[in-house]
Amino acid sequence: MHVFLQELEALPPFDFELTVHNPAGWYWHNPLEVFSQGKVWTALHLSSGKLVGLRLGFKGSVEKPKVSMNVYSSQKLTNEEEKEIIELVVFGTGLKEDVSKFYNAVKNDSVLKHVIPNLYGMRRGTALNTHIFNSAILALTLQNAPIKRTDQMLELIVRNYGQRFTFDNKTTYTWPKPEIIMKASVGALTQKCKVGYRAKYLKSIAKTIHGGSCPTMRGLSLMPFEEAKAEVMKLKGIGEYSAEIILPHGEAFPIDIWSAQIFWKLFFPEKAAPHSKLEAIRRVREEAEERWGKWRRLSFVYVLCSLDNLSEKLNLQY
DNA sequence: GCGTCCAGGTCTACC
DNA sequence: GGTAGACCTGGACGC
Repeated sequence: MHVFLQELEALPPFDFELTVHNPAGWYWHNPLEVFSQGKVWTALHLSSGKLVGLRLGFKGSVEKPKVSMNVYSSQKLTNEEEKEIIELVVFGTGLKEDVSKFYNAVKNDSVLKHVIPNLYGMRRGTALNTHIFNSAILALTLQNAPIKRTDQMLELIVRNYGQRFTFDNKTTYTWPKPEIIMKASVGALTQKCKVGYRAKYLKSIAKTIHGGSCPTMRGLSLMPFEEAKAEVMKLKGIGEYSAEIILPHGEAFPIDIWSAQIFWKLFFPEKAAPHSKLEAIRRVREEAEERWGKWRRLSFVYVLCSLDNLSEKLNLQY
């Protein structure tokens, strides 16, 4: 096993554990990654197809943060592959995001002032994506399902179609490659992963991405938000909510019926929610855009990682 | 037990 | 262009 070591500096403030293992319990890169004693182990395929395992840990402090990275692979990595891994990890952990600008922009916000102190230094944390397939799988499994169902589908997809990899005495899995899902039958996906009608969307998106007709995550991140959203919504099974789950842009605000209820109570505590759930989503979207502008994705993550805290401070029932 | 309902959306047929 | 209705699955609920 070849091991490549790298130390990465982060822009302070940076809290590693909150970023890769946040209070809401969301995974960082992959639902079957391992988190233990302040370190995270996960696996992925590089754009060359090579399989690598990652172990990330933290050094220093929130104000002088450094991330230590060990990369494990059965074949020696090229300089280009090492560079790709560093870029993915820097992007996926938000090491170079200046979160102090966010804190300054929202310092007087009536909601966020209650949540930032407990999450100081947390980044959004995103999957290590070259293509958008991993995020598209997440978006599809979030649709029309309570969280337990989503967890069930995600775990079955990764366990059945991802690649198992043991390194550094830990066993984990990669996300499935698009070509693996593309070649699986609808029947097999439905039976093994219990994804129901989502199977045909998974296959369709896998085929589009494998065929190269969908922009990469980097390509999308360079587009204006609305343009990138329209591009992703061309995929079968991807509507506005799912597109905003997938996109890396700060303006994304992936609100659904459940989270709209939470944000309605935070934004309009004195007003009854409209009868129409879609109308509530529309009003919450407008309010978030006006309040938080380009910081609404980070605000969204901070709020949903603080529901217990907000419930106490704002007498929020959810 | 067993049947019914419905949920962290999206597509499609129909008007 | 607007909008019901259908769609997998499994947990919650009533009986």
